[in-house]
Amino acid sequence: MVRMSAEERRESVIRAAITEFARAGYKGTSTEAIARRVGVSQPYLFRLFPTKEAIFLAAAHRCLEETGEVFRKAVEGAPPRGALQAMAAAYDHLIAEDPEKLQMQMQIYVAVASAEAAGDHEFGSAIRAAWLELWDGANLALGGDPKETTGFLAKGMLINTLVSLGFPPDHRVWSGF
Amino acid sequence: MVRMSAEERRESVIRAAITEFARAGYKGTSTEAIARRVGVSQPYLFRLFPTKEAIFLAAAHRCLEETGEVFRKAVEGAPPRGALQAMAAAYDHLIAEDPEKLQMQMQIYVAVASAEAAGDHEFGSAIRAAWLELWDGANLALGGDPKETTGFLAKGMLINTLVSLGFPPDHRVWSGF
DNA sequence: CAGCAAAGTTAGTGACCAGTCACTAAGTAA
DNA sequence: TTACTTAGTGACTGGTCACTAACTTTGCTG
Repeated sequence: MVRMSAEERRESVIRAAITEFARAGYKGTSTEAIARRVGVSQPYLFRLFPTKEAIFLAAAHRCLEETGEVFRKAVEGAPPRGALQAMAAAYDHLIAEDPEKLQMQMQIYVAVASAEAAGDHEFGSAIRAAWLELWDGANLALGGDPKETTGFLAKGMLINTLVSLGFPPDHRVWSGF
Repeated sequence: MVRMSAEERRESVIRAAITEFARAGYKGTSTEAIARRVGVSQPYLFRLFPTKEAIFLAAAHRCLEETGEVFRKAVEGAPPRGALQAMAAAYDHLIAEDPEKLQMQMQIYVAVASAEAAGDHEFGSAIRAAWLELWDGANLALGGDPKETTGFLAKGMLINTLVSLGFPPDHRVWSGF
């Protein structure tokens, strides 16, 4: 048995939670499954986080944060006026390299809708704020043209959809990219 | 108590299921909730459909079918070369008029991913086939240019996302459309 | 109106699941 | 060594849920 500090454990819980929630969604993931992946007992999760929802929120926040980081890194190493291409290439890279991140995004979006429908507006607010940072980041990198930002993010969302649906890379639905 | 033919009841179950599944997703929706909305006892659902999954599949299929119908109707009443604008306007119309349909779509996409991850490939196949019909329909209406089709569907998927996230209509994330 | 099929119900079951509780073990500072 | 903190566990609980079985009601038809 490996002992870690609570902070380190929380970190591994977030990683495990992203994997599990991306696969099966909020309702479809048991805290047992997350605990098994982390390698601790299920009750111990509730020492590290107050509720299952708090685990999901932490995982969601991390996922959006890391996606923003992907864009930022891409723009950093790109020629001037090459931001669009660089970000698009970086997102494309995720399809094969980190589809988990794309599927977690989808799970976040539907989780917000469900929470909102259930009368919980706190969760939605938090996620909207995180997503807005993504939007603003992209918008800034694209010279502040909302039309371009919309077009770019739209393609990203279609990519998320096609990945979720499981269309293979050589399928004709990918031919328009 | 209103008695209906099994076929009529199945129809009302599908309508109710779309509403409930759109709100809370596959795992988050109880058959109890669907039955309550239909106005029958919960066990009776299992006379009309073999499993909960079968109800979801029927609802999903109907949702995609109806979305295709929205596009078809829009193109029908549009001037030549005006297909793109007409379909875009028709989809825009759904944001305010039938957001349920957009949210159900999102639920379908993540449900496919979950089923696939759980080893069930039948469900994914069925949905991919239905979605492909949508893609082909749009592609045909847009003159067979995959780039244009991708651009159009991409914006649709971004709309789905923004609706799920609950951004109000006057928010700047909508400014690029 | 008898009888029958189809529409519908009530009662129940086994499985699962988020969260609690009382406890043990391993470190640490004096 | 003693007093204290922190990491972690096993056993349990109240509740939910998909699905089954056995029964009742209702409209139709010869």
